Amino acid sequence: MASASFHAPRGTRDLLPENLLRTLLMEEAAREVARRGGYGEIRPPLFEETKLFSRSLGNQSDVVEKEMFTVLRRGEASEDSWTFRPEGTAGVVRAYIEAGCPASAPFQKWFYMGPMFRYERPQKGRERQFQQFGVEVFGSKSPLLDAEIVDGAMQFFEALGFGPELEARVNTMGDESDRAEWRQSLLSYFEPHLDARCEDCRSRFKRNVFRLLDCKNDACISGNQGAPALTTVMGKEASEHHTAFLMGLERLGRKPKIDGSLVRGLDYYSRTVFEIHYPPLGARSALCGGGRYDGLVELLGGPPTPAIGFAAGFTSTELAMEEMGLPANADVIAAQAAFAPAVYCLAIGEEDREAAFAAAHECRSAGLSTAIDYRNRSAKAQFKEANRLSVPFVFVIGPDEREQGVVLLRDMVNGEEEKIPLDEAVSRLAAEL
RNA sequence: GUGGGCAUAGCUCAGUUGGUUAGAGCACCAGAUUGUGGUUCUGGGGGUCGGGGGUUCGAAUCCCCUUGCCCACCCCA
Repeated sequence: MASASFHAPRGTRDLLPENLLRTLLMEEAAREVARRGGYGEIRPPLFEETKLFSRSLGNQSDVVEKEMFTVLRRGEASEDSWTFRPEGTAGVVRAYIEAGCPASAPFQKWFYMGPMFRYERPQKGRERQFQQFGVEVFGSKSPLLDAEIVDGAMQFFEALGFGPELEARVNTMGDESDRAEWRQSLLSYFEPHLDARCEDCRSRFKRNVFRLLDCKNDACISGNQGAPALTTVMGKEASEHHTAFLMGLERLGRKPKIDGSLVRGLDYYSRTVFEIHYPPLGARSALCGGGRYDGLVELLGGPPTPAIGFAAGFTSTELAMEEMGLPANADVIAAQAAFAPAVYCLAIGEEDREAAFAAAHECRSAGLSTAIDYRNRSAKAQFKEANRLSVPFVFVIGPDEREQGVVLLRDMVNGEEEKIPLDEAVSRLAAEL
């Protein structure tokens, strides 16, 4: 608009009070799920050394190659810079190591919530600044933990009102050595057939050969039929882990969809990988992704330490809620009522304002959320304002009330009015609300 | 990075083959009701029609350039 000369940067948006409800609900759900699971909150910095991300995510990953929000420290040396975190895991792992946890208290269950940054073209469900809720657990190889993590992610969405269509898709990537061997066999399998693949696959071939497996192109899908499967090279331990993980999920009453084509883009995953989908959303159904990353702590300078986690994106979750009509109207009204002031201190005339001003202070001291006019508006306008704010009670203060040492307590729902002393009115409402 | 679409009031949008002073609904303000909200009625404020250039007697409308936004692809949350 012509009057607004400044604009929120591309891919960012302002969450104004009236649009914040879903975000608050997601934060509430996240904290509740974390509390149930015994997760402690961690808040690493929003930016880290660039190297931390290039090493953990992999130099070839799209995130590192073209989506980093980087701040140069000196000159133009690309490695000597800071980068706003494109995801949460790397910083959390760094903090885990830096705090000395591996030696002192290797088993940790942490969660985090906050903004992430990726420099990419925004579109529906994708922003340059977006919020994630994530958990990371260090120090256990137990496949039952993998099942707990998937279950926790599911609980997050269920707490928000997602229905039974919610779907956990799981797969295994094997151990690092398995992956290396599998990668080699995939490379040699696909190389002679590259001409038959789509353009995307040809470029994926060099960057991340695993991605050829989940190409949506029909010709490529049939070309994948004879590709070597991970199971042919996967070691015994990783296989047993996967089986135990699936049994654990079954124990929790979860019915995951086993998806052999599920391959996550970041380098650090090993063994269990999973995504939470809400299929009614179609192409944008992925709401959450995660998995095990047993090699990452060591890769970032710590001792070998198994770990697993997930990250849920607020942007896509919010979109999904919107499309599902969540939260329900009744919940919206309840939430609005919870945020609405309890009392409006209304001055009839100019000479009543000081008394209303003091009354508002009394209300607030007693813990009541209180509104008052600061724009010298008429009594009528103040009533309108109180109504607009959904305030349930108004203290009317005019010459009569001041003379009698009372306030006129008006119940805005049923219209009843009563003249009582201010302190009595305050304590009554404070007890009630 | 590649491709497509859209820019008119705070918001959602009308605006005829180019033709007086650019409109509606919602929101906002005031009055009807001099101490009373939600409904209703009346009135009001608010626009460089994204920006720049061109064609024309005349441009929101046609042409060129530019900026911004949205959507899709790659990839991902």
